[in-house]
Amino acid sequence: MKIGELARSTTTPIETIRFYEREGLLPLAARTEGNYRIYSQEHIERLTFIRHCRSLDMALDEIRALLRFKEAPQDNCAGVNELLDDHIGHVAQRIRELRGLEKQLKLLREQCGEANAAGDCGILKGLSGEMSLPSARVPGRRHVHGTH
Amino acid sequence: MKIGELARSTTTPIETIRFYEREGLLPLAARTEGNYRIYSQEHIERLTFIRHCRSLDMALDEIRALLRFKEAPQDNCAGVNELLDDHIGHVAQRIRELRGLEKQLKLLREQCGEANAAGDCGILKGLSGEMSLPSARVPGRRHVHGTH
DNA sequence: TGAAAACCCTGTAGTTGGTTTAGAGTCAAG
DNA sequence: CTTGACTCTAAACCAACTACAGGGTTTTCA
Repeated sequence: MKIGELARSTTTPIETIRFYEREGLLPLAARTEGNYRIYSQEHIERLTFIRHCRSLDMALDEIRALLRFKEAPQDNCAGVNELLDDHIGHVAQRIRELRGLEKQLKLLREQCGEANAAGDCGILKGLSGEMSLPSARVPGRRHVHGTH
Repeated sequence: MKIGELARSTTTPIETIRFYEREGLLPLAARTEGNYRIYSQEHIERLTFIRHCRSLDMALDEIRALLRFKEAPQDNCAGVNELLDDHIGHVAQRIRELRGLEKQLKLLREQCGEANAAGDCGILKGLSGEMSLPSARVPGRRHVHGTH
């Protein structure tokens, strides 16, 4: 099958497939005479695996690690468990952070019930630091992303 | 004061200050003879505002909008309220998504209690789609980021 | 006085996981 | 034989920084 069919049967954009190939997540595909990539059932399976992992918000590096385990089926899978536990930890951590954020945002929102002149807006005042909001971290490097 | 002091007094990396200047969040600073940027109390306040917003995970575009409100203190602040409500909505949405993710990851984790040969690992099987995990979306463009 | 240390400058590239665009080639149908 | 659908590569773009490289300036202190 050609790339379009692989794309349809895994609901993956074509460009993303080529991107995964560049990233080494998918092996280099064989080519037709006209230089079109050709794929087999195995590619569908591998791509399905990758997409499933991505839908669980795993990083490409984590997926690469899992693919290595898949390729060495005789090895012990303890590393898989560990990777997953770590990932669950990151997600849980990000949830805690976002809940803290949500709380602060709602607190801030209460500072301006109705529309005022901006000069009197409690929200803008709060953000200026005139109001003492509970401490909020400035984001550092984090595993689970921000809000945008 | 020079950039280092501004950085210290707002706990912002120097490069980030220069980045904000390039992005138009901070006005172009005056310069000394030796071409060093010089800042005043107003810059501290503006940067504090920006950092406070960022600590609440607002996008730079959202911050730009809020800064415009600050600069027009006679205008009505309804837009500020709306922006904040939207942002709170995004954060809440992301929390819901991450909770769904967490649930699925824990379900997946249960598929492999103890270390096995990778070929028999329930986690890898689950990710291959041999197991029916409840549907998980593949991430699209989202306002609040992923886990990495 | 002079030299080292600390500070600052610009400009560029890298990060993540793709998406978008440009410009061109290939293939099947009518 | 031409149109349209499909595919190709390479490069730029997104957010919000971070990290150099390769300089110049200022301060310190012996």
